[in-house]
Amino acid sequence: MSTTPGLRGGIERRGLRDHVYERILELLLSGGLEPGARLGIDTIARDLAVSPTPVREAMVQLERTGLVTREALKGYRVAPPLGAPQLAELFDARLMLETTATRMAAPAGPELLEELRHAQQEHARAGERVAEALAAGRVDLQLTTEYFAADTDFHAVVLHHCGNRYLLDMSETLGAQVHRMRQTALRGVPDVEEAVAEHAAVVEAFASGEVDAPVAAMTRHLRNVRERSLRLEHGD
Amino acid sequence: MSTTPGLRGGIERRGLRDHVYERILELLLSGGLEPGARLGIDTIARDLAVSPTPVREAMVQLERTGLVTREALKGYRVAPPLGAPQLAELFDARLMLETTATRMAAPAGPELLEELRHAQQEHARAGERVAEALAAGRVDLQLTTEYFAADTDFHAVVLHHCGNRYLLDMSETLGAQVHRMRQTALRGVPDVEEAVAEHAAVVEAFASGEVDAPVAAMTRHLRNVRERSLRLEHGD
DNA sequence: TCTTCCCACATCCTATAGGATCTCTGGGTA
DNA sequence: TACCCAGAGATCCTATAGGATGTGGGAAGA
Repeated sequence: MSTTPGLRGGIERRGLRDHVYERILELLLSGGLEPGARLGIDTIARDLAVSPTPVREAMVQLERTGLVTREALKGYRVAPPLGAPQLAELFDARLMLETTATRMAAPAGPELLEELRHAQQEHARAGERVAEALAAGRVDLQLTTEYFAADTDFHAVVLHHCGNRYLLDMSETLGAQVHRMRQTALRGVPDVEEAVAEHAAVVEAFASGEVDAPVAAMTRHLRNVRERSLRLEHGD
Repeated sequence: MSTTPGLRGGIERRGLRDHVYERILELLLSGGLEPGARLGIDTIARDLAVSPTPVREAMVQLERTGLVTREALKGYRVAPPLGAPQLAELFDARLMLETTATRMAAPAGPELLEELRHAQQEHARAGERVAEALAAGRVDLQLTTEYFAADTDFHAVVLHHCGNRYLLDMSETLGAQVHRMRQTALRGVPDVEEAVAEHAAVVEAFASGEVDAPVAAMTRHLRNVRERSLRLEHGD
């Protein structure tokens, strides 16, 4: 059996547990389950038409992300919602990670600028759609989800260009928590206009070629996000 | 039918998954295995006298720490040694984490000061023992391991008092990599005197009650560690 | 009426078996 | 000599079964 040139590699072989992991992760991030709900091994295995073994492996993996909790001999449960102190700590951790990554990524090369502008445009477009729906009196869950995804992508661009894999790993680990925060703390639609404007400021700062400007812009943005979130948290 | 060295003998039948995880982690951190060595599920299960299922779960957990790598349908292997770029990135990540934690922990309360002084004494004592052995011409692996543990404990004290669980988690995740670095990059005995002196400076800075002084001392210490490590890395 | 005990059910945890895949060795051919 | 191929052995992956543990309801006693 000879190998055809051009077809070698490229196909990532994945075990069954990876598919199971993605399915459960998807289910958790969709927010369809209440915190504290039981996640029975056998039940999930039946629903997915697989054996308990790959489900068990996926649950171990999920446990490391903080999305599920495990109690020995009692099974897995959806993790409880984030409390106020955890929320504050999460913001601090993000601030540290992203400002450091910004400092490392500056001054920006043409590739970073290109991706950043693209992500910024996508974010702005998603923001417009949310604003339109909001003006029409609708609160579209689908659009809100896409908006949050665009926001996450924008920040991910910087992390991907900081040149440090450990920072990227940490950011992705925190990502699940951030997502959880948005589900619990921010029930309504966020402050689209401010966020878009601040993202644009970050892009401009990167484009200026300076080193300190992007860090300052990103710091300002994250601090503002924290302020607005906590204000929304306290009361309406 | 080969057996993995260091894994002979059974294990207690209570809390199997966690026990298996600890045993394998211990084995990996002891440095008894070469990077790239195969970690067969069935082999380990036989050596530990358990079934493959808990071993499999432990391996998933270990995969998240970066100590082992997995290839679908091909099994697990001991992670390859850290290259020069990963080493540099690791130092940067540590610098970010620990300086931020120091800033959050300052000014120090009496509890932090107490623990810090205790850890510093332990570190100094371990350093003396290493220096004595070195003067006698011996390079005691046991003493060196204890010295590194004391060093890790010292830094862990600050992380435990920074008041941010996410920073602590990140630090513990990086801990495994740091340990790996010491095994690969620092074959010989480190610079005991400088490290002890710099730790003492950190303690003093915390004791001064100022806010900026501890951050400066910690930054200086970590930068020096990096310098010395890279110098030791380049040539003898 | 409240507390305590006991038993049946559900679930988790572990062990064993079988199918699928990879690796390696040996022989054949250009 | 170098390359290709085939088959056996070992290993991984998944499925199924049985033992161990936690949970909830009902009955007996104070």
